[in-house]
Amino acid sequence: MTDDQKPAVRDERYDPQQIEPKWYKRWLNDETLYEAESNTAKPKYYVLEMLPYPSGALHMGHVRNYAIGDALARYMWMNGYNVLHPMGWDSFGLPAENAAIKNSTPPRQWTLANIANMKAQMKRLGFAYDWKREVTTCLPEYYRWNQWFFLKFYERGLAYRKKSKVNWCPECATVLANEQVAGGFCWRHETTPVIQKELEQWFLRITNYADELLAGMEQLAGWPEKVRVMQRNWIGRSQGAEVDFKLDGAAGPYGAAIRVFTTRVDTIYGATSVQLAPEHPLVADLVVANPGLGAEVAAMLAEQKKARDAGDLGDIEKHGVFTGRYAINPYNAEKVPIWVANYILMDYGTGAIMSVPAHDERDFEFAQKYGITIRPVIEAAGVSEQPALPFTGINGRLINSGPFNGLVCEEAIRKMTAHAEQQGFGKTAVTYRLKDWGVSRQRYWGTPIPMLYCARCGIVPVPENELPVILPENVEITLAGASPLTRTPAFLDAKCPKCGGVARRETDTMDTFVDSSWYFYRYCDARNDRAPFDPATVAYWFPIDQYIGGVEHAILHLIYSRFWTKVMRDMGLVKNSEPAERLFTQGMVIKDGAKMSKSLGNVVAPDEMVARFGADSARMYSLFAAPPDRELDWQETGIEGVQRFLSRVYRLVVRHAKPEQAEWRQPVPAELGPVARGLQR
RNA sequence: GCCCGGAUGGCGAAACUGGCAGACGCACGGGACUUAAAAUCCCGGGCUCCGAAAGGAGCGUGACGGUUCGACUCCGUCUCCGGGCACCA
Repeated sequence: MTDDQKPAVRDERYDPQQIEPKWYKRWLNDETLYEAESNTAKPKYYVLEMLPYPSGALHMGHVRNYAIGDALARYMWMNGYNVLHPMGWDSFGLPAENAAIKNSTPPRQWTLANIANMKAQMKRLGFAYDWKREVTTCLPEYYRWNQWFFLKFYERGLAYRKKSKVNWCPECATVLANEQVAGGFCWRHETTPVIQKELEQWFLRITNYADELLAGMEQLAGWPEKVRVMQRNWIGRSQGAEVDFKLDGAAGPYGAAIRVFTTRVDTIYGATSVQLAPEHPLVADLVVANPGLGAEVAAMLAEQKKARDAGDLGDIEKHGVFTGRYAINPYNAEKVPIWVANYILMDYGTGAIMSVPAHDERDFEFAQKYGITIRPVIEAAGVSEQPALPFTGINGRLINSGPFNGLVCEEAIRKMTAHAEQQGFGKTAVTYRLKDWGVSRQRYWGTPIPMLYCARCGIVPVPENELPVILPENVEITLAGASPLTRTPAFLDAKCPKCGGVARRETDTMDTFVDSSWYFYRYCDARNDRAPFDPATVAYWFPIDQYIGGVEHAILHLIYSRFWTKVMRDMGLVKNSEPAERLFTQGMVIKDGAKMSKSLGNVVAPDEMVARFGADSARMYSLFAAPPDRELDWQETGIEGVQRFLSRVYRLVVRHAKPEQAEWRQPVPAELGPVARGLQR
């Protein structure tokens, strides 16, 4: 080989640091590069990644998420689709307030600086977003529509106030997020126990849609089965019966009966006690009559709270206390003792159960511990030997159950429920584990809830034409005390739109899950200042063809989003009943077996990866290192292989771009095998 | 505790319906080419033991048990890891 036939080695070397700066300039400056088209005959494709919280800098989990979406978006473009691939910022939330205190930087300034930084990082990585549709939830242009939706929900009876508990640190005199409670104590005052305080709060009636949310899970074939299962379980529909057990002796102010919910009314002849949640309203009355109970009940509540915050509720042992009172089983007039037990939940069912130890695991454990009678009332069917108690199966026949003896369980449930209805002491009932969505937050950095309190007119919504209710900028953010909004007269003082009198503005702000429940609609028409979006435009793009995000959002974000979509459909704003046709949940990026986090000090910064290996290597590695739906345990060894692969691709292209310099030659079709010929198209 | 996942070589994994476990790739080792390196090409490899070699034997998919002619796959019990549990987002 002579010298001039030799390949030009220098030109063949793949050096991302030589190539990428040129393109980075273009990615940085031209925001129209990846614009979706508006008038086109092409079929549409909406690919969406979950929008990030602007915490300061991208982490590898973001890179993984966006690399998946970016690859798909580019693939669909190349296949001739009109692709919508937008990005935005879930930019309200607690960290901005914490940062404000720590760095004396206003939340807005801190947040916007983080956004600028992370946006530059995204551009440096070459992600193909339509930046003209960027959505920033902390700006009034966006959050005014949160307020507008809130008013619409209120009009439709879907927003209401009720008392609800919050974590309260007496030292800070402030409400704490669950995250700010550590082992039952305030994260700043490690010796101050957190208490539960009741506040009036705003709720959205997601439970109105429980059945539809459940039914939707059967239809969405494009969602991972595990997410559908998790959502189904979260909604937790149970069909059963409510039965009233009369209080033996004088009736207290609560009334004469304890209403229990059960899915197994067929086992009611085996009920040997009634168990109340510690928060059950009747408990307070019983404590008055029997002051010895008070300390026990208070201890139970504290223990429950503590275990819950520590994240190991399993460590609390089931225990309870006999109240000294009895209730009467309406089926057989038997007197059964009333207990208060730490494992009964006030916000599920009626907050009271009938305890049937022979046929329920938890009741069995409890009865054994306290020596409560265990009386079998169901005999397993189709077995030669009766199984050990507790027998929880439904395939059996009733025994020890008076007139219902001999019935199979399913039939007994029907007949016994009908009997209760005839006699007026019970009825069929459906309960859900799903609770209404508490959206009130006693925080500054969120969307102000557009409501007023007038001494004369009561609760009055802010008129639509007065939106947005602007979050004031110059406030002092402190660790202790109530929200700064309660100390800002310019915000607080308002005029009642009904009577013109003095009114006080609501100081609660909205849960940030509100922001992320409908942001993907706003991308379709992001600059609309007359409506959240134009319905026709949304009708073109929706549903989202592919939604991509972390599995940690499998329940809350996705169920709230689905709820919001259904309400919007009922308002006539959208035609679709579900936001996303297909969902992909990528696995977490972990390092050394743990989630990457600042506190563990095992964070790998994408910037460093890009500097060392180039954006393409960093992106390709995060796609290649593990199947996308699995966890990715970050190891640096793999990225070298990716870089070598890219070098080979690069060389191939360079050589064919300069065939006269290459020792390679143009392929001759006749010499190629069928696979290689296929590649030529 | 409850709900949802996961565990297979040095690493990422594959085996889709119960039929040769470890495809494919990464990293690595040996060789060819080169003055040398990079690149490229060829070869190698689950573990242990026997054998100079060709080759052979045993063990092996988190643990224990079961079903089956046959189990990574099905059933039961359990361990460990990750996610969620409604005010982190």
